[in-house]
Amino acid sequence: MPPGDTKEKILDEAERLFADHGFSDTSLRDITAGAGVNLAAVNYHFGSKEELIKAVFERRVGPLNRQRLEILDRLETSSEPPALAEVVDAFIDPPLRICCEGSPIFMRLFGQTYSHPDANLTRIMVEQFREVAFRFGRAIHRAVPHLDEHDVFWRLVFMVGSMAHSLALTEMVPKIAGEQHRIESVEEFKAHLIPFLVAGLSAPATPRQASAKTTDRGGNR
Amino acid sequence: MPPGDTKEKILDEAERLFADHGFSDTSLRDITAGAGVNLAAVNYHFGSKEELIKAVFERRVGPLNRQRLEILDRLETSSEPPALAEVVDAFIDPPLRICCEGSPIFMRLFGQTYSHPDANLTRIMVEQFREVAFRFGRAIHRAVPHLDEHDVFWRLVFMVGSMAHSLALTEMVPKIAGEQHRIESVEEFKAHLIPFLVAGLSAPATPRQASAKTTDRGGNR
DNA sequence: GTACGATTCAAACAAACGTTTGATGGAGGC
DNA sequence: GCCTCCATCAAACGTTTGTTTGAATCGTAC
Repeated sequence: MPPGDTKEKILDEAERLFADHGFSDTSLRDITAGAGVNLAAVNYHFGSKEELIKAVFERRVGPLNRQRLEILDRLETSSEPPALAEVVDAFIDPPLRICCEGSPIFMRLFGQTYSHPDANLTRIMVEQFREVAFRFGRAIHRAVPHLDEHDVFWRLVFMVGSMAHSLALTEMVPKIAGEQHRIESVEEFKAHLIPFLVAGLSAPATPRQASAKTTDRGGNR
Repeated sequence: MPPGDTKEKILDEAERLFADHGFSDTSLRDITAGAGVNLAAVNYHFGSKEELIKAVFERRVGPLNRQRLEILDRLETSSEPPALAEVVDAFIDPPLRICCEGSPIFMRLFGQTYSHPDANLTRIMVEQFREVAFRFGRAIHRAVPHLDEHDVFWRLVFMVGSMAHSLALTEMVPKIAGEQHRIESVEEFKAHLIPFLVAGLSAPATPRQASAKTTDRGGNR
C-alpha cells in the first residue's frame, strides 16, 4: 500500500459520509470500514475526530478560495474595474465546478459546517473566508458604486445564500420537484444564477430612512 | 404543575438546543435537564427522540406557512395580480418576524433540518412546503410573466436561499463582521432584502440556448 | 540478516447515548 | 374507603461512541 494512501482514503470516505449524514451521525467505524482501513488509523493519522473534520474541511476550502482570488486577480489586472457579471462569475464558478463536476455533495458539507457548534471550526471558516469576503466586497462595490458598504455587505450575504442553498439542493431537486427542473451542467446553472445575482446586486440602494434604527411601524404584537 | 406544561417546556428547550448544537449533538439528558423535567418524559410524551424532532419542527413550520398563505390570499383578492414586491413580502415577512421578534434561532433549526439524513423528516418538510411553493411560484410567475416555469422555480430557490442564509447568519454577524453591520428590526432587514430579491426575480429570462440543453420543452411562449 | 522507525491491526476501555422498567404520587369517579 | 388513569421519577438496560493500548507487520538503510 503506497504511503499516504490511508490518509487520502479516510479523507475521501469521511467527506462523503459527513456530507450525507452529518458529522455526529458518522462514526469513525463507518468511515474506516468504508475506506477499508483500520479503526485506529484515524486517531493515528489525524489525532482525533475533530481534527479529521477540520482536515476534511480545509482540504476543499483552501484551494477553492485560492482559485476565486486568482480569477479575481486576473480580472482586475485586465480591466479596471471589472464588470459586475465577471466578479460574480469569479465568485460562483469555482464552487459550482466542484459541485457539478467533482463531488456533488461538497456544498452539503458546508451546510454541516455552518451548524456545527465547535468554535474552532467556525473560527477556521471565518478566517478562510475573510480575505475572499473583503476582496469581493470591494470588487462589487466598484462595480456597483451607488451602494454603501452596509448594502454591499448584506448583498454579499444574500449572494452566498442563494448559491449555497441552491447547490445544496441540486441533488434533491429531482426528488422533490420532478425531473423537469434538473440542472445538468455548470453552464446551465450559471445561466440561471448569474442574471438573478447581477440584477439583485445592482438593485437600487436601500432607502435611507429604513436604514435608521427602530422603525417600529410594523403594528404587530 | 399545569397539564401540558411538561411537553411545552421540553419543546422550548429542545428547539433552543437543537438550533444551537444540532439534533445529534443534543442529548435527551441535555434537554430534560435544561427543561427541569425527568429524562423519561421525552419518551413518555413523544415516543422517541426522532418524534420529538418532528414535533419541534412542525410546531413552527405549520403556522408559518399558514400565515404566508393567508397574506397571499388577501393580496390576490384585493389586487389581481399583486405586485412582485408584495408577493415577496408575503413570503419573507412571517419568518423574519419569528426570527427578529421571537426566537432568533429559528432559521438555524431549518438549516439543521436540511442536512438531517432522516427521510421521514425530509418528506414532512417537502409536504409542508409543497403548497407554499406552488402558490408563490404561480404568484411570482404572474408578476414576472416574461419567465418560464423553469426560471421561476430556480429563482424561488435562490430567494429561499438568500433569506434563509442571511437569517441564519444574523446572530453571528456582529461576531464575524463587526457591530456596524448588525440589523435591528424586521423593517431594516426587509429594506435590504426586498430590493435585492425583487430585482433578482425580475431579471431578464435565462438565455434560451443555455436553458434548452437536454429538454426542449417548447421554447416559445 | 539485522535493527529500527513508521504503520497497521485486533482488542479493550470508559463514557455517553436512547430507551425501558417498575415504583410512586395525586386527582377524580364510584 | 377503593380503584383507575395519568404523569413523574430514579434506576438500570444494552448499544454505540471516540479513544487507547500493545503486539504484529511493513519498508528501508546499514
